[in-house]
Amino acid sequence: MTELAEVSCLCGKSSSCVVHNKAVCQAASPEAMAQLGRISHVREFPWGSVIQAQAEPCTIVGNVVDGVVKLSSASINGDDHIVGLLFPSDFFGRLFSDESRFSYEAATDVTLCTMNRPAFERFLGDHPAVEHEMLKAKLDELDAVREWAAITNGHTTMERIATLIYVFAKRSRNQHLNNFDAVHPVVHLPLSRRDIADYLGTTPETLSRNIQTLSRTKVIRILDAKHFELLDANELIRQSGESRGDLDKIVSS
Amino acid sequence: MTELAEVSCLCGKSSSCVVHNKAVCQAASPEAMAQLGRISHVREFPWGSVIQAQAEPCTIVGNVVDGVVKLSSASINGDDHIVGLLFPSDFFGRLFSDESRFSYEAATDVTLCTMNRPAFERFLGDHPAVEHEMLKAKLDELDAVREWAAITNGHTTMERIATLIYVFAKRSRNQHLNNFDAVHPVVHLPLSRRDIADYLGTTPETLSRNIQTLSRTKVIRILDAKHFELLDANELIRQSGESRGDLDKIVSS
DNA sequence: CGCGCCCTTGATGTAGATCAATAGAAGTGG
DNA sequence: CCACTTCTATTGATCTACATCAAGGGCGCG
Repeated sequence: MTELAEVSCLCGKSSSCVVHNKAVCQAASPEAMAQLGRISHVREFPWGSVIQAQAEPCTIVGNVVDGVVKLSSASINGDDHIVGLLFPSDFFGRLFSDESRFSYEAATDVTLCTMNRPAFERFLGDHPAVEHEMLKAKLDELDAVREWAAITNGHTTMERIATLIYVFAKRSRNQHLNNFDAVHPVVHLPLSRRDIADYLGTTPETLSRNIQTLSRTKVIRILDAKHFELLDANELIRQSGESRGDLDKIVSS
Repeated sequence: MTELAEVSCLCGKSSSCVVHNKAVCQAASPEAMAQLGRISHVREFPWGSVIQAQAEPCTIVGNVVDGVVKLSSASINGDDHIVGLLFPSDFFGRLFSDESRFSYEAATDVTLCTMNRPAFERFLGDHPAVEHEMLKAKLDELDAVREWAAITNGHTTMERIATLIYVFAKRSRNQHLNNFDAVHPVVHLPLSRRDIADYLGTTPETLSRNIQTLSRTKVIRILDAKHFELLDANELIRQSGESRGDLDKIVSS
């Protein structure tokens, strides 16, 4: 499943720490990292498994090492919607709350670095500098979520799809699976059409039609359902209805 | 403009502190409150004025004392969308960032308790307990924003409108303008139709039609464009497509 | 080989946007 | 205080993007 030779986590367990938790690693001293090492465990979750159910007591937090975790909310009438996607290096779990308002599910096979929530909360209490970084990370996340909300609200389906493909393209680059700046970078969509459609507030059918349109207009070339070659990045950006700068802000959530 | 005899703010300037900032007041010691008092100022902003422009250096933070502040994002093609509303006791401003990704505008005449951002950041650095409360508040806010995103995404316009009216009804109660539990509480919508429509991702026309439908079906009675009598709260909740519990979570953002 | 699961493509229906007009409300100046 | 402009809210008529319903088609897996 994983393209990484070694998994790693915010605890610094792996000597070649490919995945850092941005929030935590910046501020943690060597001793602090060692302490984290003692309370954290790397765990694998197969596709579709529930990491944390909605409205259940939440006991674990941590960060994504590999794969994609979807954050979703089920309303009373049964229809649930994806409200967020977590990629490697993203923090997951709900700190300082006994129950999670959302469910965390493995959208692909995932590798997580998990920690006992109360233990990590105690750790934060002992290390205000780390808690400070956590606050900054959450403020950035808040901006990114609002930015995304603005996109899903006011834009057409095509604009949303173009935006998401751009985000995936950049994410792929971050994971060094290919070079975004290459002539024709390959974009990998790790999720099912249903999940993507759900995240975008549309249907698999409309999503499919729009992807085919992008293919017909030579913006992308479809390799298979989950891999596209990005032929015309500028046109993709134009289709998204956002400036490149704004798009990049969403990625660096 | 204000129904409150005395304005007050997180600094505790007013002896009868009606409005507290939930995040800050909980954890601040008396000395800390005094220190806040020294760096904060109550300021009034007329309707429509820009408190903090998008992409401008952000210098002030604080909390809303009276009125409603809208948080909006303008995209490249000119259409801007409201991504959040701030009510009395809500914190505004972007901490730990030199520029704001959103603009803060007075949606009504507003009274704010403002502070110099760097000064408040220094204050937080000196008082980890307060910063801890700020983190918890932001985590709650993150959940609320995601919850709202799920609503605007997957639900019909009527469901969104019913949800928002419910939120305003509860907010009104919080401000003691009326009693939500009264037989027929009066709901006050302080915003223009355009702003509400924008926040809900719809148009003033459809908003108006749906409000008239709610009136025809005796869920509300329209007093004037900005004041409704809530005749059937249960039906309103049913129309929202959410459980009452979920709705209440949105309000206590 | 055949069953089941996604993805795609087609045909049809509809919620809500858009266009257009009117009616109030609120402010402005004489 | 009354014309006059201006802005917002409502109502009506039409149009369209997208959901929904309904088949196929490709691919993996037992």
